[in-house]
Amino acid sequence: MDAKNPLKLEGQLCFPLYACSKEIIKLYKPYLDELDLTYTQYITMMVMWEHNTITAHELGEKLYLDSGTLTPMLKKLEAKGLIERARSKVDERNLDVSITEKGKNLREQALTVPTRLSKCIPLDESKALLLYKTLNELLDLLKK
Amino acid sequence: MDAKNPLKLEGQLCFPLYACSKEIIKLYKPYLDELDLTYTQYITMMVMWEHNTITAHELGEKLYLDSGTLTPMLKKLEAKGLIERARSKVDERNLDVSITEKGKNLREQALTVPTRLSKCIPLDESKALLLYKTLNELLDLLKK
DNA sequence: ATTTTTTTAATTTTATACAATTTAATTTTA
DNA sequence: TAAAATTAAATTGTATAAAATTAAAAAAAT
Repeated sequence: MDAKNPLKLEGQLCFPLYACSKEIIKLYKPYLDELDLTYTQYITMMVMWEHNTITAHELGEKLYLDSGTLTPMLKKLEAKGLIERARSKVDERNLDVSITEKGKNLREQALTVPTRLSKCIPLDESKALLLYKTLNELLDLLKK
Repeated sequence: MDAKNPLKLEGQLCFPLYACSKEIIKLYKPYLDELDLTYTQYITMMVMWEHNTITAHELGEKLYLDSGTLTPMLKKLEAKGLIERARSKVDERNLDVSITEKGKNLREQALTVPTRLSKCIPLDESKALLLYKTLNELLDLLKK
């Protein structure tokens, strides 16, 4: 990307990706503090609000996380009473993760987060949409 | 961004950003293993190759990292003999970080990393460039 | 049917990250 | 100048992350 100095920090795609990701996650903090959720717990709950029950394996595929991260984090969400963990009756290797009533109720409070957060991101609609599309495309291609 | 379900995982900008960042950092692993560097150590060395000497504070600003992350990581780079840490003579609150000869020599080996990595990113040149520009712009705006 | 292979969650180890606090040095202010 | 405020690195505590290993269950192969 930069012929003169290939090792320039700003010249590589990954660094702004890495830094933007971290900075935006920081922007979530005040809103997620209201819900007593970390960012990782929040994206997990987003999946739970959509699916109600899902295996830990499928959750990991959706969130791009493995059991080393998921196991302790799911235990924390269970300790808060937002989800329940139980071995699958069908296949005991699998862990079924289910949302509780308390977890479902939290969704109401979370509904305002995306809009409030998007107001903190200083990009006009068209650029944000293009960025969003390109990143999802890249993510899809990386999956293969 | 998604009027019907604002809490859909794929509907928020931050998630693909977060996931892409992690997945691309994973792609670096085999190349950085050759250098015995983690990704965080690699981006730190990129700054050192450009500056030779810099304060920990300035390093933190460039890398978007604070002392809680930098202090232990810089000690590891020092233990590998790639950098040296010393209190600034001018202002003893500051920590001067300097690259060693061994650190400078590592640059030769690192030179091939960016090209090899970019071949692992399945995006055509124009899209990658646009993505890169938008992210740097966003990062700049977030700084304020 | 038994052995082998595969799959999955959990565990272990190492390395980030960040918020909050502490400590020391410097600067500003009264 | 002496006290107060600011700055910077280090420390502490909590929470990811990922690689490698382990253990149990299920599927595949012979």
